Parts: sequence; C-alpha cells; structure tokens
Amino acid sequence: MKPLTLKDVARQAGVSPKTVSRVINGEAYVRPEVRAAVQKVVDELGYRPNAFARELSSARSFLLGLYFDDPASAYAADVQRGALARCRALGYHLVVEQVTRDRLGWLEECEASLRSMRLGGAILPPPLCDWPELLDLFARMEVAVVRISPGDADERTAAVEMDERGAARELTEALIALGHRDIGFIQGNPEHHAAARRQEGFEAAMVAAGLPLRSERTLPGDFTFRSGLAAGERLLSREDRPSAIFAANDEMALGVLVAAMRAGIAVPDQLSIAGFDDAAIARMAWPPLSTVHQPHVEMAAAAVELLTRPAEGRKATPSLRLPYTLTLRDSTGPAPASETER
Amino acid sequence: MKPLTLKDVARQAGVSPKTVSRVINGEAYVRPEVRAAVQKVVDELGYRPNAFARELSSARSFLLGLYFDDPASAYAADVQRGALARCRALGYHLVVEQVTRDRLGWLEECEASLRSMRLGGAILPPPLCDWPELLDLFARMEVAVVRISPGDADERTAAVEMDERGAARELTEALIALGHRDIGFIQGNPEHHAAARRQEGFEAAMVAAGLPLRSERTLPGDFTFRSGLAAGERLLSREDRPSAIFAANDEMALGVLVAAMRAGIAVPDQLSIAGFDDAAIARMAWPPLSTVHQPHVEMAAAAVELLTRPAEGRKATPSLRLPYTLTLRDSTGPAPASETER
DNA sequence: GATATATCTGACATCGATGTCAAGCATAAA
DNA sequence: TTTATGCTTGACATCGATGTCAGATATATC
Repeated sequence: MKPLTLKDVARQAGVSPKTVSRVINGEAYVRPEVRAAVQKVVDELGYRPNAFARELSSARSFLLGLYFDDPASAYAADVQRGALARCRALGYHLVVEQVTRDRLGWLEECEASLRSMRLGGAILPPPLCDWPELLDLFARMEVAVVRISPGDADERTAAVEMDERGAARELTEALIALGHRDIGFIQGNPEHHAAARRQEGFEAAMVAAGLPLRSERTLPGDFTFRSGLAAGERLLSREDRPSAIFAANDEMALGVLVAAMRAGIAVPDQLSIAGFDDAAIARMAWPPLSTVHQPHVEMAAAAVELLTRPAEGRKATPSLRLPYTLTLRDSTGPAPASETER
Repeated sequence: MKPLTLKDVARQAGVSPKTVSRVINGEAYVRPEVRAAVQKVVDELGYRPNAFARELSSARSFLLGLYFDDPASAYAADVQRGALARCRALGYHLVVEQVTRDRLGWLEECEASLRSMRLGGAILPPPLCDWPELLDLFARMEVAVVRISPGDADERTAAVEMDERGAARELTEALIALGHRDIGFIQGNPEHHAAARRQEGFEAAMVAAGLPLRSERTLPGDFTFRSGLAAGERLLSREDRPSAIFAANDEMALGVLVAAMRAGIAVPDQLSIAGFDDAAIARMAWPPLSTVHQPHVEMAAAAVELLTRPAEGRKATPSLRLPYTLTLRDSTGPAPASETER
C-alpha cells in the first residue's frame, strides 16, 4: 500500500506542498478559502503526515520516552496507564525504555539509544528521576524532562509531585487516633527518595503525639513483597510486638499481612496494617488495605501535558503538586485493649 | 549539542558516506582494511545512525508496537517486561499503544496512528489478537504481526502460544487426585479465546474422571478480581458448596480467596483454590495460589525475536508453542473428609 | 594481451516533511 | 502616482540516512 504524502494532497488541492504543510501545522498566512479547501482534501483522503519525516526536518518529535527501572511493578503500570491515555489524546506516541544501573556502560547504552532516536521529551519516575548521571545526560542531549516525585529540585527539569511527607504523617495520625501507641515502620527502598519522606512523616506524627521512636520498631525494606514479608515476620515474631505496622508501600504491607496470617494474628483485631500508594492489589487483599491513594495516573497524565504544552507563557520548568487521599479500609482498626491500657 | 552524522564519520575516516553506510549495515563489497578503519572511527566517535532518517530512506523500522486493551493488568506487565528486555538487546524500541473497541471510529484512529508512524512489526496479545478488523488493518498496512495466544489460525501472521487446554486439564487432574469430586469453575472473559480453552481443559478432565459437570458449578467471570469475588461469593454462599474452585486466572482466584476468608472458610483445609497464569500476585496471597505458570515473559521475548529475525530460511509465519509448568502452592490441598465420603 | 567478470567505491537522487527566502499582489501611507 | 508595508504563495535546500548506478580496480578466462 503506497503511503499518502503531502504531494498527493497538494496535487489534489491544487496548491504547493508547502501550503499544505502550513495548513497541517496551523501556521498563519494562508487565505481562509485556501485553508478550508486544503483541510477538506486532507479530511477526505484521511491524510496523516509521516512522523519520521517531520521529525527529521523539523527537530520536533512526537515520541515521548517513559523510563523505568522496574517495568513490572504495580506503580509502573499505573504511571504507564496515565501517560498512555494522555498521549493518545494528544497524538503522541509513548516509547517505553528500561534502564538499570547494574551493568557497566549503562549510561553509554542509554546515550546511544537516545542518539539514535530523538525524543520529544522524557518522563522519569522514581528512582531514575534522582540519578544525576541520567539528568545530566538528558540535559546534554537537550531533551525535555519531567520528573515524577523527585527527591530534590533540579533547575533544568519540570516535576510532578505529591506531599509524601504530609500523607505519611496524616496516615500515622489516623493510626494514633485509633489508639495505637506502638507502631512499627517498614522503610522503603532507600534508592527512592520518597521512602525517606514517608519515614519523616511517620516520625513527625509520632513525635508530635509524644510517642517514643523505638529503633527496633523500624525495619529496612525495599518496596518488594518479599522484603515486607521478612520485616513483618521479624516484627511479629516476639511476644512484645507493635499493635500497628505502617509499611512504606502496599506491596510490603501485603507482605506484613501474609506474615500476620501465618502467625495466626487477626487483622485488624489484633494488628492494624497500613500501606502507601493504593495500588490495585490493595483492594485485592483480605482485609483490603488502608493506604494513601496516590494519584499516579493523574501525575503521569500531567507529566505528558507538561512535555507537550511547552511554556505557553508559564515558566519553563514548573513544578506541579497533586493532592493525595487518605483511604482507610479494613486492615486498620482500634488498638486492642491490652495496648491502650499500657 | 550537534548530532553526529554519517558525514562526520565519513570525513574522519576519509571515505564516502555511502561506504560508512555499508559498514554500518554489514553489506558486502567493502575491503576488509577499509571496513576495519571505518568501524574504528565509528567506535571511537560512538556514532549511532539516526533511526528516523534510516526508516525514511529504507522503509525498515526499528520501532515495534505493543498493543494492549488493558495496560494495567498483571498480564500486560509480564508481556511488556519480556518484550522490552529483548528489544533492548536487539537495539529496537518499543512503542506501547492502547486500543479499545468502545468508541466509534476506533479502527480509523488506529489506522491514522499507524500511518503516521511506520512500525517494524506489531505484537498483539489477547484479546486484540482475535479482532479481525485489527488483523485486516495490519495486513492492509503491510505490518508484520505476531499474535500471542491467538484463538484461531491466521495465514498472514505468526503466533506464539501455549497449550492452555492441556494445562487446565492437568491442573484439574491434580485437584481430582487430591480427592476433589465437586469442583467449581469460574470462566474467563469470553473475549479472550483462552478462556474457552481453559474451560475445555477443565471439563475434559472432569469427564475423563467420570465426574459430573453440574451447570450451577460453572459461573461467568471476566478475568477481573471483582468478578472472581462475586462468583466466589455465589459459589460459597450456600451449604452445598464445592470443595475446590478453579478460577480461569489468578486475579479471579484471588477474589475467590477473599470471598472464602470473608465467609470464614479455611483455605486449603475446607476449600482448595486454583488460578491460572502465575501472576506476581499469586505469590503475594495467603495462602499462595496454586496455578499454572505461563511463560508470558518468554512468549513476549519470542514474539520480538520473530519480528526482528524475519524468515532466515524458515517459513514466514511460524507458530511457536512454549511449555507451561504446573505450580502447586498452598491454596490447594486434600479434599475435606466429608467430601471424599460422599 | 585482450576481454570478461567480480570486487570495490562514490556521485547523485530519494524518502516525506519543514525552513528559508524571494516574488507576487494587495492595501495603506506619502 | 509612488513607495512602503503586510499578507500569501511556492521554489528550493535541507534533515540523515539508503538505493541506484556507473565508474574504477583487480582478478580470472580465453
């Protein structure tokens, strides 16, 4: 099937290819009658400009890059869904790339890939958004970047974020309000800056309520189910155990839930469990997880928006902050009597 | 940053651009010394050809399309991971697209998108792989297609599949071997051809074992957690309930698991539950789900392989069949005594 | 030694769009 | 009427690669 080109449309409409190009791109300086006539032919023929030719000649690009270190996580799926929906609506295409730092030369590979294919912009979710080498690379290649939930500021890039600290604090406060005074915390992957923020929020709430921060109540984790399970088992193995556990994400909270079931501890009667993210799996657990709903989908959509609507009068590297929602389900409940008596 | 082009390399190596092109593409008719010299410059400069220019001039493409109807499913994540890994290794890029049939004009939109961007090939997982309009479209646009787990044969496309029927049968036989004689079945989304295959396998095993197929034991589902939960509640609500339930995928099996917990039915002591797919969540449940491990990741990788290694002497539209693995975990166990006594 | 063949190499056109620029034609200002 | 200005249009070069083809060597054949 022979592709339809600008020339075909031009011939049909009786104008030059350049004029058709003007109409396609909504440029000024085309007589209204001519514009309408050309548009009509374009519609009739169903002409679509060849994206590659366009990119080659104009340096624009209709390809956005979405970068992941782990494309299998529940988080990645959410982000991708949001980005994809917005891309479709705007006529952009989404190229998914995976980047890991485990191999030597990963940065060179990444650069090679970028050089072979000019991107109209890149979306960097955590933890990639905090890899300085990667940010430098994109800056050097002059590719616009939007970071999702970045750890710190970067002059060169835009960001979409959420108040992780505030959300964690609020969730902790909800647990305290339920009567919990001894709360365990499972840390997230330290590579993700958000992990530290969530811990800060947790600790701020504890301190504000005058509760002690016992070091043996805080265990490391890496956002995986497995790490949550391990930490949960350690926290629940001895007689002296917390009445609530706050895991820094839902997958780990699920691990704690499983650890509790294995140990025969009833949730939420004897133990409350809270997660973070409101991943799809939070609703698939029994009992369903109390968590913080993060607007992942909306954040990704906003990222696409920022990349495709450059400037429009605003500053070049805006920073958007989207709201979270506390979502209390059945995995949390009042602290058991023995606890409040203490 | 000014991009590095063929001309730059040519100048540096003291040959014409065309000769560099020959070396890059491994064409014949280049003197070994010249080839080595050019290659050296290419390596030193870290030159990477511009994919867009290449595609424009040669009709080849380094972009593969991965199409989903629901990019948020656990299945989609697996497939994407497999495809991505292989693409990286082969220097291809993966463009993810979402297609739904809910809007009028979806096919036209899809065609427009395809025309704006020539793809080197497309991967169609279920249920898209069984939409005739879509297959016709790709045939018309002359884009190579690999279908994953297709429902029926199609002369024009290659396929990667698994013996769904045999796997479902084998899993059912395992349940029967555990003493279960009254087994409930939750159907999958009828849009997915695999759903019917799995049901066939289940029924074949039952019939072969001389067990009755009671119609009230088979309930509809659509592969979602919610549908599994609803079906599970219906199956477990009355006194006369099956001793085992086989859900056509893991998400629905998880729904059954939750229904059982709500009803206070112990798994696997009073009820065995089995799923299908071996999604990540199967291991995150308690008890972990017995299921069929589908090589989703490998299937996707194989699909990429088929698209990027065209022909090589084999027939144009091969059909690969990959092996499954029965994975019995703790959600299944011997049938309760009352059951075997009957 | 002459011719045929095979092996190399580069000039040039091409893919399908956009950027640049100059020309044509109005209309407004002098 | 002349000049300046602004709108409208298309010719042509260009983006960075590859396809085609003809010319230049080197080797094989007669």
